[in-house]
This record gives sequence, C-alpha cells and structure tokens, in this order.
Amino acid sequence: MPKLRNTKEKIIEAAIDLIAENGYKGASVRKIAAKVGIRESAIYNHFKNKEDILKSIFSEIFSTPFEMKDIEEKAKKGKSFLHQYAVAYKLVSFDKKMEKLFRVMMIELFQNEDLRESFLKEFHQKEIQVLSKALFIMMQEGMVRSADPMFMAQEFISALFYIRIMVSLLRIDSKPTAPIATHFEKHVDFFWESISV
Amino acid sequence: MPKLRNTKEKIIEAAIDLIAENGYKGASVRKIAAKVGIRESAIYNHFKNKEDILKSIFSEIFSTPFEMKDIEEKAKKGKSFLHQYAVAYKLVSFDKKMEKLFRVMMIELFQNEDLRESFLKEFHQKEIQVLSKALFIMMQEGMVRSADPMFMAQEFISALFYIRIMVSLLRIDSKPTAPIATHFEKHVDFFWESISV
DNA sequence: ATGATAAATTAACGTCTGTTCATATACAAT
DNA sequence: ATTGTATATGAACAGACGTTAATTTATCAT
Repeated sequence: MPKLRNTKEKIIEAAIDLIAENGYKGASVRKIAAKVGIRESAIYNHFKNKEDILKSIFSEIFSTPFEMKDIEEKAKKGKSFLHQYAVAYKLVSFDKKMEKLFRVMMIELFQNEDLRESFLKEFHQKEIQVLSKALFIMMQEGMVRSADPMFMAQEFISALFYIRIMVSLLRIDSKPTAPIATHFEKHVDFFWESISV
Repeated sequence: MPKLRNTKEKIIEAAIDLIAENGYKGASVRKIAAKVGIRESAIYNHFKNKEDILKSIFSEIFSTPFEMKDIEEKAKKGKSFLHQYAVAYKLVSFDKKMEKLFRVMMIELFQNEDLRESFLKEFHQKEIQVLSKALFIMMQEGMVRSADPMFMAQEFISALFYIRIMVSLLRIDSKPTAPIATHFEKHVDFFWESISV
C-alpha cells in the first residue's frame, strides 16, 4: 500500500516535532508512528532502527549550510554585508522548521558525540570562515580596524547565536519576542560602530 | 542505618553526573541508585519522586548567583571591572561541578518550562542588571561611549556565554580548550576597545 | 538495654520501551 | 489478470521504567 511516497518524510517530520519537545529519548517509536498515523512496526520499513531516524534529522540540520556567494564582492560593501548576514540569520531563527531543528540541535548537542563533531567541524567552522574572510577583506579595504579576523568573526556571530537561543526559548512558551527580535539589527549597528575606522 | 548523613547529596551528585551525560530521561532511578551504591527503592526515602531530584538540581544551578558587591565602586575602574567579570565567568566555565550543572541546564532548558522561567527571570536577568548597572556608571564617568546599557550588557555577555558553550562541548570529548580559553580575556580587550571613548 | 526513628533491602506491580516476526494489503509492471 | 514488491498490520518478546509495599537493619536518644 504505497499510497504516499512521502511516509518517510512524514516520519522525520513527526520525529522532529517530538524530539524538539521532549528530546530523543522522549520521542518513542510508538509516539512517532501515532503522529504519522501508522503502527510502530511500519516505521521499520523506512528506517532500520530509531537511531537511523535521528541520523536523518542530523543530516537535515546541516543540509542548509550558511553559504554565501560572491563574498569578495559583497564584503567590500562593509556594514551592509554584516546587515545582510544578520538578517539572514534572523530569518532562519524565526522559520518554523529551522526553529525546531535548532531546538533538536541544542538538546542533543550535549548528548551526542557525532552531532558535536558535525556541528564544530562542518557547520560552525564554515560560518566562521565565511565571516572572517569578509572581515579580512574589509580590513584590507581599510574599512575595519585591524585585528584577527577569525576572532572578530566569533565576536560577531556569538551575539547572533545568543539572540537565537533567547528567541527560541521565548517562543517555546509563546512569549513575545518583539523586544529581542530587533537585537539582530541593533547588533550590526553596535558592532559596526565598534570595528569601523 | 543512617551511617552517612550525606546520602541525599550523593544522590544529587550521581543524578547530576548522569543527567549531564544522558539527559533527565536517560538518567533512570536505578542507574542513579547504582551509582550511589544503594537500591532504587532507597532513593524514595530522600526524594518523593524522580522529578523531585531534578528540582533539587535546578535550585542548585541557580543557588550561586553571579552577584557582585560594591558595583558602583568597582565599575569606576572601567576595563578592569569587565576583566574581573570575565575571569570569574571563565573560572566558573572550567569548574568541574559548575560545568556539569551547565550541561544539565543546556539540555533541560529546551525541555522544561520551569527551568526556562528560572533561567530567564532569576538568573539571566540578574546578570544583565549587574552588568548594565556597571556600564551605566562607566558612561556617566565618561569612560564608555553612550548607548543603551542593557543592550551593551547583552553584547558583552553573549560572547562569554558563547565561549562557555564551546568550552563545554570541547571538554565533553576531552578535546583541547587552550585556543578558545584565551578568548575570555581577548573578548574583554576587544570589547573595551569597542566601547571606550 | 530499650524503644523510636531513619534508612536500607527484597519483591513486585503495571506500563512503556525498541525491535522482530508472520501475515495481510495495496500498488506497479507484466 | 497475475505476479512481484513495497508497505502496512497485529501480536509478541525481553528488558527497562517509576513507584509502592512489607520488612529488615542500623543509628540515636533515653
């Protein structure tokens, strides 16, 4: 009865929902199956075991890397590059699907070694590299004060990461995020005033 | 057989260890009891149920608030105040016990509403207030450029928080933290150069 | 020494867990 | 129409879960 070819995707989606709320151990195979509308044994037609579902979710987390094209060109615009970066970051922070994946990541990051590996090496490192590359160019152009670009990139991104965590925490309980939502742009202003010469 | 009056504390300690590694749901009453060296039923002589243990751990997390005395006086020293704050933050980040509690917090923050409440209202808010108070004084003294002290405090603390997370992630897998450990102090230098007039 | 109390044990309960198996059903290709 | 394949079902498993009860053991105060 392969009526729906997307049963596998529905399983992943249901698992993301449940893990984002109760963690990996709180998302039982039966609960996932119930959410999809099938019995638990049917899950094993699509995944060899429960951990296999988690692996799929992990790869989905890192499937949308924070890539940017024409960095050299955009970096020369200085502040507007940082603004563009922060706004993209903000959009991701408020995207429903990405928000859930972020929660899954934050919960499992401290419990799963494979996820930590991927996060530190693939994901985080790349974000820093893109940013430091841009900052290096800005320094060469004389727009930004001279410093270690890698360190400066971390200084810039740490605030974004922090705001994203706060937004995530507030939205779980449906609390207003209006005050902190503006911080993404305010951070760019503050940071640019800090580094521009 | 009340040989050891600190059985209750041993239970909490064992629970912290296990939750820091596998989360609340991954720390079963049996595993906690085994780690203490007693049977699972003995746990219930000290705690009414499993959640009661978690509550105790939560209150321990927030029992060491980031308080500071004589803020007015210390704030007038400008950079050295921020340095002092960052070093204290660094010490806490590398303290074995505090490190475990931090992991417990990060894991459960996204799964437990009560913890979120305490974190946002009691803990985090107070940290920001202390810092913004000091920054406000620095502004009055003409040491720091004029801006919203609350926002500036968040800008300062976000980097510390971020470094602490990275340190925590690295240390779980016994990876070297030497490179990032210096960031605490480097952040103070960078930040002071950003805000001092 | 004795009794009260605190803290441990053993055993059991009902429920949930991940996973497997044999079987039934639906669809695609012939 | 028939066959093959993919996907679903229902039943069952062994083990782990949180919790309770009855009982035994140890310590403290008298």
